Amino acid sequence: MPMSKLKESLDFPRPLTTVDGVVFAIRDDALHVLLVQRAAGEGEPFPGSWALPGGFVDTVRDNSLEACAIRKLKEKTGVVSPYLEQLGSWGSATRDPRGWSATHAYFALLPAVPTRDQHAADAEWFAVTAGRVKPKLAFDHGDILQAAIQRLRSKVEYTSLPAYLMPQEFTLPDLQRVYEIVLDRVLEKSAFRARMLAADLIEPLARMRKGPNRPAQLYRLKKAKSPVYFARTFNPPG
Amino acid sequence: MPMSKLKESLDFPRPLTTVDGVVFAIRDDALHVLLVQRAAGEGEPFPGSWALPGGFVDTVRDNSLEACAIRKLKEKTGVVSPYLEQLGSWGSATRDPRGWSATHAYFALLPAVPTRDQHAADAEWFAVTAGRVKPKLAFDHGDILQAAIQRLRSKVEYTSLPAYLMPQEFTLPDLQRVYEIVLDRVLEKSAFRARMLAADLIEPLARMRKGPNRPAQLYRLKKAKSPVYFARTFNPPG
DNA sequence: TGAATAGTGTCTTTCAGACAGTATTGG
DNA sequence: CCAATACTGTCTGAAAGACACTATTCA
Repeated sequence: MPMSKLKESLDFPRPLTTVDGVVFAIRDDALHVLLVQRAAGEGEPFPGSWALPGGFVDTVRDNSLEACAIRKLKEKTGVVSPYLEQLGSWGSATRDPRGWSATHAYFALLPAVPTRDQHAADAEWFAVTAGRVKPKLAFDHGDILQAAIQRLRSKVEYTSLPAYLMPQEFTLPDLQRVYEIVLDRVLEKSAFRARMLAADLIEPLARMRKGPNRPAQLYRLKKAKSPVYFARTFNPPG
Repeated sequence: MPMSKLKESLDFPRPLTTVDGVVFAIRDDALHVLLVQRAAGEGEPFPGSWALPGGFVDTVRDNSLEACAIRKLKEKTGVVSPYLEQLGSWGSATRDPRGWSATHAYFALLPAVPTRDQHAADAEWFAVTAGRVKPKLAFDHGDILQAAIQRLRSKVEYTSLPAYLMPQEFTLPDLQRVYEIVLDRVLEKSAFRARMLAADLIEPLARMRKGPNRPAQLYRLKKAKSPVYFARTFNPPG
């Protein structure tokens, strides 16, 4: 058997390659993340544990990592085009009992959905409280979720990312509430409004949201807006 | 042959798994990146092209992706513990002619080194001018380099990352110069100094840097400092 | 003394924080 | 009218920009 340098490289045992998604949405006034329960089949790692939705890259069906992430998301949630961003990759000899494995983690934001669910039967939304989720997750998915929450929090300080968590029509108090939910602290109303309106991110609709009190202006996202970066963070608590 | 769900998953054809590094340093008053020239062996993709240093994950020697990145860096540059951060991953069916491949890209900052080189013979420093490097790179390494430059620029706006590009001892004008090189625009001296001194990032030494004019205070990084995040960016040019 | 670079001070601008005050609905 | 929430205005403070000014060296 010839051992050219090339042959050697390609003969390396190859790590398992997977993609996982951290899908966030606001439900019932709290940040939630979508998890799936692992099958209990023979030889399955972490049977019955909750895990991030994901799976093996399929070199036939998936043309790229992102395509794979989109496919997995669609299979698990039925959602087509949410905000999707790469979070990072986690790879080691020990993270999967089946062998050396590397996962590519993506991070998705879904608009708030009405209480009727649109996710698959084996998937469930879990509230993120105090930066954690109740069940212990399979693999190193707890670490990945931690990183995703941190990234979300950090970006919310200085970007318009929460806009992707909003339904099509929303009011400025709604949007502020979502910022506050993610950051877990209250923000100043007037500064918040000034920043959002200056960002050229949203546009008012002709209609108002009626309620038991003064109606609020409805807005929607401007078309095809990628996230806006602000020059300052909201003043951190310290 | 039994085809349990598990068996099916593990029987997926596995993508090639590699790690690549984007190594930055300041040399001759300009941002440089370290590239290696690809071998010209038979069947080698992109023979003779310049590429980012990297290679296949070795499931025996490498316990994790980061360990692999550190090993590759050491092999190519001889450097042990620079600033290392994951940049992202790139994977697709077409990026490597040898098959479906995914690379995990890391991003490293080296302190400015004296002109005598410490890199391997087949590696060379290339100046980054106008956000580009002269040679056309192998694979999608041009894209990866672009992303790395963008990440570096973006972070330099609001973090103390350039501190990792400095030699052990440096003056505030030196540090400002490095910020200016990376951002490719001049900064205000007094605002820059105020920000850096307020960041509790550096400490003065007893000595001064002598020159043909007024001596400058020498500083060094405080011990074990992870990067500092500022609450504002430097005011962007627009 | 003058050139050159290091470093400080001062005024202005910008924008967030605080918070009071006004507006508009339903009951 | 009152409660409740939407929205605006005004003052203050922190930090950056602009830029002039002083400080310290060598030639």
